[in-house]
Amino acid sequence: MPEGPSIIIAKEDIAGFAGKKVIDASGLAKIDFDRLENKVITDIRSWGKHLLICFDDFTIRIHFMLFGSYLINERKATNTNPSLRLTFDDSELNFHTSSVKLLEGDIDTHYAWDEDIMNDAWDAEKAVEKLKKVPDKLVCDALLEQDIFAGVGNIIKNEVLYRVRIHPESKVGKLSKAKTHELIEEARNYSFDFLKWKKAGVLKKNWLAHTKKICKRCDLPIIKEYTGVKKRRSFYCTNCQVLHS
DNA sequence: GATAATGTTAGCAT
DNA sequence: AATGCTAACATTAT
Repeated sequence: MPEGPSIIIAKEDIAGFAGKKVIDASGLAKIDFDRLENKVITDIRSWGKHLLICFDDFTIRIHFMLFGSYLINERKATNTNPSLRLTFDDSELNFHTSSVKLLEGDIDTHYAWDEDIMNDAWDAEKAVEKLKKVPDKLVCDALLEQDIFAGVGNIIKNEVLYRVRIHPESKVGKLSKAKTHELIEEARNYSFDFLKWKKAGVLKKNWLAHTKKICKRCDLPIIKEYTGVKKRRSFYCTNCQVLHS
């Protein structure tokens, strides 16, 4: 579930619930469920990896973490309790293994939409400026910063770095201006390929680096290593990807 | 059946 | 006080 493009799919899947009134709300999440009852959903939105169910004066923020899932008019066969269940007069929404929070007031005060890699308002220049402030940060960590690239996750990270031929342990400040722009451009571009391929059920088939053993470009082994302060899996080719240090 | 994985944060230690 | 690291959480495919 977790990366930005998957959240777009979730948003589209539940878009039809806008306008519906919550009859009952329950679940394992530690929120005030009473608050939701008899409230009408005004909008379904997203920011990065956050799925947002908006009401007049507050918003439910759902984060799927690593294992989250949602079911529409369906319940888990395992009979496990959802983090959140929203009941409507003719339908039901179940969110499992999710972090659920209520955000008070106008949702625009909580999010800068131009930080979301999937949003029409995405502002590449803003990302450039933020990267300038962290020259010593490794590229593999920078791409995962939700403050800079909201929605980018580990798969996107690996595929983007492979595509633009940058070694994950390169320092942000060592990239040329052109290379920095290329990186940012591709972060967004691949995210939309991810969306397209996930919808078509061919996401994994199109991976070039992530979980791969052999580089498709040069036939040499793909290195698997936990990199950066975030210590997330990186898959890269030392022959094709340049270390800027 | 053990292991690792698309992620984040609370809480503890320094 | 601010910063940094680890443990914790929870599910599923391999």
